Amino acid sequence: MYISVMVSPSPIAVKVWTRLIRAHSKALSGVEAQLKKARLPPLSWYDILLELERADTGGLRPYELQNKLLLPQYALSRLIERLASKGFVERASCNDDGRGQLLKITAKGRKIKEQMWVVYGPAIEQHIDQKLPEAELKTLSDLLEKIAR
Amino acid sequence: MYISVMVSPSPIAVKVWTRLIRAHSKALSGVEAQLKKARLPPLSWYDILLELERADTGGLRPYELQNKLLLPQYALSRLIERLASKGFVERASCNDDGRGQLLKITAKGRKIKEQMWVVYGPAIEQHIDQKLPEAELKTLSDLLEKIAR
DNA sequence: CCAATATAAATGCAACTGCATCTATATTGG
DNA sequence: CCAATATAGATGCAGTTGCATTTATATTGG
Repeated sequence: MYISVMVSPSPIAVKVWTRLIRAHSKALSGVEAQLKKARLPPLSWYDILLELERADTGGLRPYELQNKLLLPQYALSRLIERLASKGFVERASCNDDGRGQLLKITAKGRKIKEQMWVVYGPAIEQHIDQKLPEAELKTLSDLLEKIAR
Repeated sequence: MYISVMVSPSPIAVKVWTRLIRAHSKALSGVEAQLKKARLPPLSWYDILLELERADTGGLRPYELQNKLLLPQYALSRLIERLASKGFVERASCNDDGRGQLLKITAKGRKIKEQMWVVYGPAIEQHIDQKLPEAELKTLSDLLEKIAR
């Protein structure tokens, strides 16, 4: 008598795995390259500026940003330092928590974010919109969401 | 009279973009963490060992590997150096091209690759197989392929 | 209230990456 | 055949990342 054996992982899962890596790598490195060519900051800066802009006048604490962006603590600490050194964010000390600080986007930060979008937006269009019709994008979005869950 | 304006990119494309990044980041960093915890080499080593194993006795030239793996030349050069220093690959000088070398996986290389798969395989199962039924994996695989094209 | 513990953020150091360049060998056009 | 150019691969250097630890302030249990 034969017993069915669990193979780990399934061939289709391996295919999804490799294609996820490929798709990500192609799209991401494409966009990063376009930003670099335009002498603009890397994508990670955009993410931070976006969150800070959303937070508006309230600002955000670094650890809040960390949760939103899923970065390691030290990585964010250093990103913020670079952003601050360019004048794109402001660090104010936090009056209800002496350990912390409150981050806010500056006018200069808003401006660079906008300039980045001029490259970033069309790059997404090129790497995503132009590859699939809307219905398939919808499907893909749902499936990726489940993978990331 | 109103003229329809191209928005760049579409909202659904932006969603796919962010979810692609999330899904990749969650799955990848999960697997890398598991490998590290098992004190095994990083994923990039596996890719190289896999290609060299497929090439078997014929071996591969670095530039061939580079094409398969889409790595920058200097990155591969250094990866190979590390792999060689651990005895996982062998570099032989190439007799039909004095500039080049021929890479082969060693017995030790095959062994570490196998040990990595013990962690890697189940990790893929956990991060991919267990998230979606087979039919959806098939769909996802096709869609990702189109994105990467 | 204070000692123990937890949390926010920074940082020293080693490893890794990206860029530009360099060396060595191959190929090609005159 | 040789000078010019192209290709294979390595490497110096500066910038970045990961890890572990440190500093400073908050919180918590006795």
